[in-house]
Amino acid sequence: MNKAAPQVDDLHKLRHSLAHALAQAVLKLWPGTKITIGPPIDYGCYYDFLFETPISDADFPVIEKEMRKIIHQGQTFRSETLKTSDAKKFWNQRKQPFKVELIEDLVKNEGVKTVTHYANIGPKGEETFVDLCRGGHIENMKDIPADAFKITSLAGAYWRGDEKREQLTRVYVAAFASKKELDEYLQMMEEAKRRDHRKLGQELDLFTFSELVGPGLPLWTPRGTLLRDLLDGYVWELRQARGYQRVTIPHITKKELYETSGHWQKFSQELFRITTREGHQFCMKPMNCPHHTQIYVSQQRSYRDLPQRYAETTTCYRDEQTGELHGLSRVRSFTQDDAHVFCRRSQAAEEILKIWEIVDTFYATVGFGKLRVRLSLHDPDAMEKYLGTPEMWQSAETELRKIAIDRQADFSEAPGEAAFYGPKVDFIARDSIGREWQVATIQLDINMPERFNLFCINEEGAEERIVMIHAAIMGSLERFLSIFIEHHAGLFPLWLAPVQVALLPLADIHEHYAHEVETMLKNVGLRIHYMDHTESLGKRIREGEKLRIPYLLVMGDREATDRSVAVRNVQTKKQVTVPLEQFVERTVKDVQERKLVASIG
RNA sequence: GCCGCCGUAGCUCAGCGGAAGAGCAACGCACUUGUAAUGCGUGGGUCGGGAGUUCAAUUCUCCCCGGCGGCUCCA
Repeated sequence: MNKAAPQVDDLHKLRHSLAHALAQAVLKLWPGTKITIGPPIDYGCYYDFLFETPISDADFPVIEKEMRKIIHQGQTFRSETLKTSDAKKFWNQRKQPFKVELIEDLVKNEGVKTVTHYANIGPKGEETFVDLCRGGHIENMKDIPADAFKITSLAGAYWRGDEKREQLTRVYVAAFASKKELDEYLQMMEEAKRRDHRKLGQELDLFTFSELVGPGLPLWTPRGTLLRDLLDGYVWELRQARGYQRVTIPHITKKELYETSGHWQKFSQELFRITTREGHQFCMKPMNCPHHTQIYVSQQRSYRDLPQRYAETTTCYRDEQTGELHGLSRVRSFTQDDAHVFCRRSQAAEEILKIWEIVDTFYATVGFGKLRVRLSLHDPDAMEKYLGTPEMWQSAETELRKIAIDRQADFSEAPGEAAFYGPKVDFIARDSIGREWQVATIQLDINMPERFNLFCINEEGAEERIVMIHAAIMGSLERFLSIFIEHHAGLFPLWLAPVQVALLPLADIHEHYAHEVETMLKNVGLRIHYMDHTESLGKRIREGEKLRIPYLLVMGDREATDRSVAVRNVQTKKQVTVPLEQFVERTVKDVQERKLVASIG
């Protein structure tokens, strides 16, 4: 008698119900625990507790066992509506202050008179657990597949997300409609772990961290730097074709620059400060736009000189809290492929479209599918977070929306996601295991030009206020590379691979031919790793695979005789023997054309 | 920054009050190899740093540094 698997919309109910089971189990095991809230999430649910004494991973099996008991008992839900005063009394008696606070807030913010509670009913009709809850449960705990959930982790979480309030312990549970889906999810997590850029960065010798240098300060090895330079070179190629010019700025500035821009007031916490020996306040640059404005204002600009398009790949520094740091995704020194276009308002749309083109071309070439587009707008209810007037925002946002519509982009709008100086077009990439990452951004800035008094002299000889467009293609190279490394699991497209071809002569009598091949490949600009014959072929193949070298060329008697190479393609795992000339020709072509997959084998 | 966990050889990890270990890597020797680990040998560690408890600390306690999972934050 197969029970029908829960429907997709039921999954939410299932997870929510499971959170009740979790809380009930925890209270049974540790009766003094204070309970708070437990919502469903993308892959399961969590519940936040304040424990009397800390629990650990070792307690997971005990809790899970208790939860299964609740499921097997087939506990049901019964709702009760209580007057808020009675509800408060109830929770006060049970010494559950967080619940009391939740009710008080409901009264204050929503003016409710009554609140709904759900009780779990055990096999003998007894109440096993009561929670303040809006509802949305399954009928019977039995409907939860007892083998399709797993407590995955513990984490700290602030009560109501407020860092000044109590720190609670969050228990995460992965939960699905079937064991198969749970297993798939756990497998996906394993896969994410396998391709973790921090692990691959070390294995592929791309970057490192040093305790002496400090947290969040990545050091790039020769191979990693090569990868960065190749990607950045490509972005520059796309920009150069569209009239950009490179500029260079110092990495520190007087604080007055950021007082003018507004960054000092808004982000002073995150600035690395420097006091000169004469007592002047400087800081490391956390972004580049204010510096670039000073290049613009260094001359009086005629409308004929516009747009001025400045590009610079340069490192910025932000004093992030240590707990926020994560591999390359969140660092204290990061390199932006930054660009600022200074143009007339009437030129903005065309410039934005050109950048959009660069973004599309770049991401398609480096192996991402179509990007999702998000219009990040201001939050009209929180104007204090932004510079400028509501009218300025309205007009800039209307402009961006029009561009997106004209371009027939499939976009969504996100109020409250704007930068403090203007709305943005954000691009979101989906990686090969389904995760989404915000990558490129185009921002229409109507505020910095006001603050820095940026203008051009127009046809009438009058000063005309200009606008500024901020654009980053990779954004932060560090963050981009973390996504890129994980997306490709270290198997980079041939043109980006730090080492493109490994040479494996079978025995010493093949060295002569192998060196000849080496010289030939080097002469056409390919990056080579020579693996001499002293190790076994099997071992060298293994090494080459681990380093994700796209082509492994084996050369023995057969190849030396007919001047060919035995090619092992690391992406496809296939082997073919091709004439040397043909290998060189096709490989050079693949690199020039920035092919995603090496075409031989 | 906060909560929880962790830090032992270049890497992955065992040991956890009583003379620091394994596998891989490195180095040496032999092997001359046909598509993911040839064999033998050698070197390598103030057990993250400091203080305390103890006859004795890699092991227990505290402080600091660093990492991991979250929270908060993210121009």
